[in-house]
Amino acid sequence: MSTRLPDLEALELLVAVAETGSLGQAAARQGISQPSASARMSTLERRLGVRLLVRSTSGSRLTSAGAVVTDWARAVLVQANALIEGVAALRSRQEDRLRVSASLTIAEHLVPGWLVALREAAPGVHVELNVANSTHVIERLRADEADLGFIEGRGAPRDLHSRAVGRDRLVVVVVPGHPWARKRRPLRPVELANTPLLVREAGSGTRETFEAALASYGGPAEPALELGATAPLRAAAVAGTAPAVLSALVVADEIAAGRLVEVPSELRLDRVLRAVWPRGRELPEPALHLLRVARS
Amino acid sequence: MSTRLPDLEALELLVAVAETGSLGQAAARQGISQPSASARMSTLERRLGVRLLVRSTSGSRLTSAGAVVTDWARAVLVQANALIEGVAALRSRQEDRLRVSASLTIAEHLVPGWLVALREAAPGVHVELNVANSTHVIERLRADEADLGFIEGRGAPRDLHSRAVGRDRLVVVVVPGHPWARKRRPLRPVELANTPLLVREAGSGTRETFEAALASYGGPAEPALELGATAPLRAAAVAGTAPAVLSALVVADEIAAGRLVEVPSELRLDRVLRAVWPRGRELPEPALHLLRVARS
DNA sequence: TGTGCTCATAGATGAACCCTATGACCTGAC
DNA sequence: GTCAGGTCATAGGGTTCATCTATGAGCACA
Repeated sequence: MSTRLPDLEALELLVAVAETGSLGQAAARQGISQPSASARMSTLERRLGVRLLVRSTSGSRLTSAGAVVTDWARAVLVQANALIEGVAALRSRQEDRLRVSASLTIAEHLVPGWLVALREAAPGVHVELNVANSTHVIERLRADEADLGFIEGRGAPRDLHSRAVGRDRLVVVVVPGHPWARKRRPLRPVELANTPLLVREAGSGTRETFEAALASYGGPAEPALELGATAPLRAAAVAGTAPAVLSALVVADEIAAGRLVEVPSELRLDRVLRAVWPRGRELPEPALHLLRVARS
Repeated sequence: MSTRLPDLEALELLVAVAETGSLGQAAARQGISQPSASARMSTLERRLGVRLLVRSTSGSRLTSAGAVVTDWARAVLVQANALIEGVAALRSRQEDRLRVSASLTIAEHLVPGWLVALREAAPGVHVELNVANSTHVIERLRADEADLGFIEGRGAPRDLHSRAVGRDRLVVVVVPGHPWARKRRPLRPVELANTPLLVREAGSGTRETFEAALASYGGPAEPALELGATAPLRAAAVAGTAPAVLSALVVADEIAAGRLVEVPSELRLDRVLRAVWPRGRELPEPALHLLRVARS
């Protein structure tokens, strides 16, 4: 096992071979020569230790293992393309651009997918993405530093148009060894309000939703730890520092892997994801495209 | 833009830097030298065109853009690891192995995730994965060529134990231009029964569920096209050949991207995903682990 | 003022990749 | 039956690229 991870271009080539049925045509599509494609596929098969193709003089077809691997490769490439599109939006400093400001949770988990879809639907639109928390997103819209914003939370300020584009659910998570992991009945709001928790920083939509929900129960306790990014927060939760309150999107993997357990709670912590934009201005054409993609 | 796609190892390194806070420590974790790590990160930044790290003499921290990119990178690596685990299972021909046979839909979309979780929960278990349609999975169990099977469909034969591990939903999809895409009221079963469709081959769980649901309406019409793999079927659907009946798992991306439209239907096409194993034999220890992971 | 961590640079070695050219093989048409 | 056009594999040559070790510079903390 020389290299553990496969090459993304090799995976892309594999998909191309699957779709064209020929190494040569796949090579042409990828802009490389036919012998290169042949060699690439051979080394991919050697590295994976699995025969992927049945080569013949009338073309190449997938083995049954190859068909499955190709589908897994597609899944990897979907994520990779989302990353590419997202990065392009972070980099873009163009003239005919759509300036988007999105809260962290939305930027991380939803925007890349929208951008991939947007490239199909409206290839001419160039998005410039800024990542901020919900409070800053609103400030940027007011200061005309963004054309369209995406925030989490229950409502939007009066001076902004808003439109729901989805929902998200906050969940309480603990490590499997925590007492709450074995609770039979849902967590009562008072218990939650009296426990130091891992939470996002003030000003974030996640934090606001959480505080609003606990307001009538005496508000949340002093946080055990307060962070401006989700990844270290999630890491702290996995380490067992304290129970954490996070978007279900963020911890889905950890829950699936058994590293975290969701604690049922009586508290309704749903929240609406909203597109927002200034009330005065007309929403520009590219923004309408993105909005349509996001709402679908 | 020399190469369009980033290097997976560079993404892994980025995640390591984010978690260790130091290029040198990240390099050590990846088993490369510190200068190599430094160079890798520089080229990654140059290729993406985005500044990811703030380097200082006391370590390296992520920029705000870097934090977002790191999360996207994690998503890519999750899929890549699923592919790695899946491939390892396809390759494995070991002694202390757990022989799993899964139907195509389950193998493609669920098994890799289970394997990743299983490696965390029970690192000693080696899985050997065979992909077949539901009928063949049952045959393999009876012939003692598999220890544990996963199939779709309403029921399992009497001589097999079975246990639900999830649900799946079959959906009818068409291209956006198709008349059904603009239907106001749900599709009636008779309409479906009289239309040539794109379907999986006989013997697959998808096909059986579909035929059983339409049995009382005169059965399905002659298929427009019948294929043993989902990818070309999906491609045919996107090309507008005919309406297709596929697992929601399979077409989620295409629907999100607007290339396919789900047609509401009166027909209930839900189905249960089941683990199955021979009734006579005791389920071996590794199989119990996998079953637990799959059920969570 | 050291000690120890951080990261960057320099120079050399080596492996990996790609391309062009060519050959062998099958399929289908005439 | 034979020839054209497609398939894929191999060989050889060149270049690029990434890696390593060794070293230097800067900051933190004792």
